[in-house]
Amino acid sequence: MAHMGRIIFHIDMNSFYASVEQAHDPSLKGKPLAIAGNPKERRGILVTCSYEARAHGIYTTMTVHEALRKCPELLLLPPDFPKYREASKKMFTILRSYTDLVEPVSIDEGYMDVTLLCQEQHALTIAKEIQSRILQELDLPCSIGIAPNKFLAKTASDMKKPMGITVLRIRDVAHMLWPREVITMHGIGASTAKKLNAQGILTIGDLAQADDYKLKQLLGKNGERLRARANGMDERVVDPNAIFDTKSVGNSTTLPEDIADIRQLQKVMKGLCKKVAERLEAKRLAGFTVSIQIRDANWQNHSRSKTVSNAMYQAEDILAIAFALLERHWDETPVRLLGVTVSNVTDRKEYSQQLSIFNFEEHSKDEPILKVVDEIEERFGKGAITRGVDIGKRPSYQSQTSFSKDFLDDHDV
DNA sequence: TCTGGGGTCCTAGGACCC
DNA sequence: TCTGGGGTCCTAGGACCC
Repeated sequence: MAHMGRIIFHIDMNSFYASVEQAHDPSLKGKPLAIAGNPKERRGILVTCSYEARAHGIYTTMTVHEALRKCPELLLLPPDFPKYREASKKMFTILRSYTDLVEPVSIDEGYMDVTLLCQEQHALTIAKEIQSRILQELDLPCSIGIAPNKFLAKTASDMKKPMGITVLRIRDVAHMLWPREVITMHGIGASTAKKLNAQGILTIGDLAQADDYKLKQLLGKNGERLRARANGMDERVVDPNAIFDTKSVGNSTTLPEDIADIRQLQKVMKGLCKKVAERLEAKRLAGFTVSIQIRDANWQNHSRSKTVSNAMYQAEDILAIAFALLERHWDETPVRLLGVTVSNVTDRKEYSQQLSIFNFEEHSKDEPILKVVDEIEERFGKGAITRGVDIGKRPSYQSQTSFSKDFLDDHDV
């Protein structure tokens, strides 16, 4: 019951990647350290940096180049995601030892609903124990926000870093939140802040008291929501299963240099599709929509997508659509970034089960097989059968050849 | 501030159906 | 016959977050 007076924790790991590296290699402790996509590339940016680095004026999203200029002794490491995932798992295991109501939000943060636990123990006592266990057992620092809802908990965990614990109650909202500028609020970025400021809405307090109709005109649905948040209201529940329903799987890359050669772009595209297919495979997912992203030399973003009638998960299938989209829509301006995303995803097991409804044995001899064929095509698209749709086992057809020109034309890619 | 890569959610217009 | 409204899906783009 969302409205019943909950106690929510937001656990936020402090400069997570850098802290994990320091925990693994204590010689890195106390030193300015940053994690950068590819330290050697000029285009690389810092993904995370240690607090020692921050003391030198280094911050996340800064370019490697700029960071080294500011702090020549800065240590740079490439990200080691398997290592971070491992640490993340252990961290969440600690959280789940308190309650099942744990919702991971990303690799390094999550919510807990500790309402029930707090009938036995003080929230602050639990938070302190969690924080010290994560530090003792994993050698990792974190901050914890304690509040009656997700928004306030998230805001609270941000207030004291590193190793802070902050309680934010409804009655604190007016004096702790309202004086702050709107841009500091979660959910408000540069664009929304600009719009609000233009209307004379400068602080979170201004937003909290702004006219509902005016906000709706300005920001749509989001306006109402932001106003509610500014008043400390947020009904979202902690959902432990949220991470299981993935909406899309994508892969993109900024090219070493802007590319205007279709051959080279296709080569890159192939790699991206393979990666996407691998990740779909790992998650046992398939998707109905393929989109490509193109960022040109002027930082203009473009996307094109195509939805087809049977879910795909193999690199070849994704590639066929991605190629067609690229061919049809690319205007030959040099490309800076190329991306491929499969969305509209569905669990592949469920999908196979749905398909296995069509059990040919069950159809009696006098029922024409063609009728069954029609049924399948109606549900999964023309050509579903000849192309070998997934009926619990992998399609038997081989790549490229199965995507005739006809298929692409049929589907108006 | 010359900027990476992973995502999510929202919006607005058009197509299509009833 | 030139006239309605609602619902859903698809597409492209924007905003935001870590």
